[in-house]
Amino acid sequence: MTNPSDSNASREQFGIWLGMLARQWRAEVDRRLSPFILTEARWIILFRLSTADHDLTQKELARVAGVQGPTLVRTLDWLEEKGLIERREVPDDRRAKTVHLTERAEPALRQIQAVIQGVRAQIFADVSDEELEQCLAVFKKIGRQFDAFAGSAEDRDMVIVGQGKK
Amino acid sequence: MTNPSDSNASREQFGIWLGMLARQWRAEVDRRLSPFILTEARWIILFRLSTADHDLTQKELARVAGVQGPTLVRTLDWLEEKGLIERREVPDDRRAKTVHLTERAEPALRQIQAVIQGVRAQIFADVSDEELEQCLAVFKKIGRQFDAFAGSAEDRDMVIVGQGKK
DNA sequence: CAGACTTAAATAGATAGCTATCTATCGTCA
DNA sequence: TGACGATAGATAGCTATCTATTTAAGTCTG
Repeated sequence: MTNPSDSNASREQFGIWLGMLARQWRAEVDRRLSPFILTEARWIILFRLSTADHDLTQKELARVAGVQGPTLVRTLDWLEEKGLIERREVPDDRRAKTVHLTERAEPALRQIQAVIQGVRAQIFADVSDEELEQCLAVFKKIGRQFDAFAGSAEDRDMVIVGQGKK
Repeated sequence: MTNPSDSNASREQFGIWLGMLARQWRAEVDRRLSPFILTEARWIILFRLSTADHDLTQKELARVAGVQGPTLVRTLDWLEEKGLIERREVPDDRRAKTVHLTERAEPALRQIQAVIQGVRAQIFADVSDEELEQCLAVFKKIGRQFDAFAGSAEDRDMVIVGQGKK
């Protein structure tokens, strides 16, 4: 009931809200994309490709899309099968492949943009630009902390390995 | 480059950020919970049970946890198998079951609270209480919109069914 | 009160994410 | 230059989620 306990409540709820909203968001987008055979996960990849300022390797694409390599591989397999993207070998490095939108993907992307726009219009109905900016600023701060974890995770592992080794 | 386009960019990014953060959050919690065999999804159920003000049926629990029925069923199956919860039949309605924490669950819950607290402390390091409150306020506005969707989805279906029917 | 909706939980099958591991290639340095 | 560690992508298998459907029980109505 006191103020400090309220702020604790906010902290307690935050992660749970994050998960709930993300799931509801995905569900709504998926529902509206269903006529296009696409899902949110697949659309995000196309979107990232369409807004990239240079050819992306799978590794780079995974990073900007915020997923792990194996997750991307499966999504790309599907998109490639449907003829929406293609993988090209990189001459300098035969391990790597760059990913490219096909011509077929372009019109689909435009249609889909409009659908997603529709979701956003309804979802953000009560939210001002300013509130959204503030929220996004918090997201970015939190994102940086997670990145810091990722960076230090290796160190932590090393320590454990160091201790564990005979 | 102009301000309006910046705000569009915020709107474009929001959903993607939401998904990324939710996944990173879950991954970090799961990593720290791994010594306890629990995962975030399972912990959330225990947490909701521990903070409920009355006995919850599966349907009610699914609602407050923000997941669909079938998702909850599988989580409950696991938790029940591990002896952390039990399902009890409701005398008045033989279709329904209420869900209860067992004694075994209580100490585990306390330990886990501390772990989750640790995640929060690091993740929110750069975020003030006020920022967090604002963010949560936006979450709730957005959540209401999704609820409105869910409510109107039935109507929408009815309309479609109505049109489709001979 | 009998049949027709409705509702609670369970089941089936799909998608998307993860970690761990494998294979092929690249780079480095003894 | 040849062996070893690092890197890019692919594969396998697990968890969590969803929608659609099934089963059983409750409710309503002619």
